[in-house]
Amino acid sequence: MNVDLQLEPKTKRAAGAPCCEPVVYPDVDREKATRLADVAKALGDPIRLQLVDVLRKHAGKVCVCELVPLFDVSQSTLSHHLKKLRDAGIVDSERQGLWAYYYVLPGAIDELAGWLG
Amino acid sequence: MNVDLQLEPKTKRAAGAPCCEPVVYPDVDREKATRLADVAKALGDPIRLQLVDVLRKHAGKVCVCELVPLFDVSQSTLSHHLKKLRDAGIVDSERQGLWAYYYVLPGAIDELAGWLG
DNA sequence: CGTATCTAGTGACAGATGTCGATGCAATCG
DNA sequence: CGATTGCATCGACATCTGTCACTAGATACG
Repeated sequence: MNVDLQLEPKTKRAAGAPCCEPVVYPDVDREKATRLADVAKALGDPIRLQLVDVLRKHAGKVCVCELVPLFDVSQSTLSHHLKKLRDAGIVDSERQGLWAYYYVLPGAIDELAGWLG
Repeated sequence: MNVDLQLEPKTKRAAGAPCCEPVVYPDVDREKATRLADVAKALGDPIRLQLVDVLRKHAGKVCVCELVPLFDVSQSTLSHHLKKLRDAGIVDSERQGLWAYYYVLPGAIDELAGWLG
């Protein structure tokens, strides 16, 4: 999708004034950008964002059976959202008998928070 | 897509152990979640995330003609990404003659950073 | 005035996403 | 064992998204 950023002097330019000083340097490379964007994308849905909010505020492990009634979507849809969050490394789950408990893995969120900071 | 969260006691439960303490309270309502998710979604693409990174680090207004050569996508694609960022309230632009200069509006990002904080 | 340049917008298209109902599967209960 | 419960997965479907080539507008140059 993309490459590492590098500054390349423009060749075409109107004869008159220069458009701007050509000093634009990035310091987030493609890999880090992809990682951060994946986390941001996972948070880019109101339901998933509220899920993470609930899990963070609870500061423990929350049963899926507690989460489902909080949202106006089907159980399968919620499970799909939880899987997205798992795939992004934002949460993880643990089964205990018949129930599944979800909790936040702070690492992924912290990196994004650090960049936004 | 969603509603305000409210705790609703579950009715079905296996006869045995309760699944968990029914105290899950959210404190991000639907509106705020939607707002935060929109910003996160806008950052959920590596190119857009790097664009914001460059604009933030530059701490000024950057010409589009400087941004285009930094990425391996066509000019129209980059313009599309910039529009997404504008629509999300993350950046704004200003024309000066033939050129367009983009800059970051810190508000939207700050709210997300605050929530992640 | 005619031409070149920069940026935004359009249309098209393949692939991803959010949603649901139905199904599968493991574990628990009776 | 058979029935039930909680969660994940599957298939389907409409919508959204990222990308490109092309075009349109505006501005500057000669």
